Amino acid sequence: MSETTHQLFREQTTGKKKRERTRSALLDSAISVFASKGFEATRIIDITNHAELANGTFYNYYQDKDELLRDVAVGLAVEITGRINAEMDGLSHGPTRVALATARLLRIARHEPEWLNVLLEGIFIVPELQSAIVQYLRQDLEIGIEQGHFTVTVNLLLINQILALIRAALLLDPEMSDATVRQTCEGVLRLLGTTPRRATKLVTSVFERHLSGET
Amino acid sequence: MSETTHQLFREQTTGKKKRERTRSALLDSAISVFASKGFEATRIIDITNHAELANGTFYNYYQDKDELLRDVAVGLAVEITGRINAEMDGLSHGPTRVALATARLLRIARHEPEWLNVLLEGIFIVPELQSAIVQYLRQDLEIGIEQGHFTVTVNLLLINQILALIRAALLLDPEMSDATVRQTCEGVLRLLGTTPRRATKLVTSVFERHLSGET
DNA sequence: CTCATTTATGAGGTTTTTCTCATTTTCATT
DNA sequence: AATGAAAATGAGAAAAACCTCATAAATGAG
Repeated sequence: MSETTHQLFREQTTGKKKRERTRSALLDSAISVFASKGFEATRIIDITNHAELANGTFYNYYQDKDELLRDVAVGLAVEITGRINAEMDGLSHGPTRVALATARLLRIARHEPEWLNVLLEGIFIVPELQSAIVQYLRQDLEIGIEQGHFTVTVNLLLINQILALIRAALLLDPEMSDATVRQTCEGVLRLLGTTPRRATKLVTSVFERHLSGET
Repeated sequence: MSETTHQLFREQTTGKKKRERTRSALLDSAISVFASKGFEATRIIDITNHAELANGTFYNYYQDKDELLRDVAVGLAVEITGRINAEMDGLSHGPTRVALATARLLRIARHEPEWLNVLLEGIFIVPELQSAIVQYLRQDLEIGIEQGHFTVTVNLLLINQILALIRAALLLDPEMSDATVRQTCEGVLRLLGTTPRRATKLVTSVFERHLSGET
């Protein structure tokens, strides 16, 4: 095993039966390896090595890489949307919700650089995940539209454009500097029809009110 | 070989020596196969089969897939930028240039769905190509900024955001309907700081003036 | 048309990755 | 501690992909 980061799944299963603990080890290792080599280039043995298991052990749990990716991506989606939701409680202003959700997502990527990477790969390979994310995003967009703040019709292309901006940020600056986070949030708002001036103001206020006490 | 589309490289080498013709066959086949299976998943034999050549023939021309991708992507970049440039002659209004270039690019993708796909994969694997595209885009952005039409600072993230919107369009609607092209052009302009209203007007006028007589 | 040169071929050797399963080890219950 | 069940192991068979090279075919200059 190399340097240990997250342990997302391990944490959820300490104390549980061995079967669950080993499965978690595979899931956590898969995140690391998928993120560093990419899903396609990953070999089963890369994952089992990372988890300090024999290659044969993999087949006690999954048929193939795809099955594992599904589990990983769904787990990440649950964790990440859970965290973001927790922060958005009570916010009713559409644009603020969108800006905050975007910023929070990217901030999570700063601390757990591997997660977003793998989640985004998963979105395009695991169909069920795609539709879950779409629904999730759509909600906040509708709120902003009802309030007259967004000039846009919600369709699949729009959702993908937003995801594409997030992906671009991750690709170009995996460290996820504040500058990158801000530019991405503003980009998303602009795409939705917010004027540049308002977008800048909004993002600044979101940073001050909701994201000041963080690394 | 499956159904024949483009023949971009073949066309450029009919009459030339056999070596060039075979190389072109490999390049054209590579486009088809890369586009349909993705670069990573493509096997050498997929390409030689498509070109109706023996697998050994590949190694008379290239060391590996990467070398082939470089040739393919550079060739596509030359062809595509050449076509777009030809249409932009004399246009001095920055936003119009950006909108037209975007629309033209996507229209090319409509007729040759494989090209943009492979070009975009190439951009992230062939470094020389990346910098070429960046320079190319940067020019038009600077024009628009000097004219006071864009509210934006040109950096690498911005360039990648624009590319990301184009990729999103290709991913979601490879047929590249007019609706998709328009929404993408408007998205790019919004990202650059054009107001939604102006973006819509601009794109409409570009469609009328420059893109009316096409399929 | 001839023939030296260039190019194409594909069988098979090599390497890489997958996947199985008989055996060993660990677990957790009594 | 004993014991049966559950899990892990890793050697090696099987499959997939790569790449070489001796031979065959095609080319095109004269």
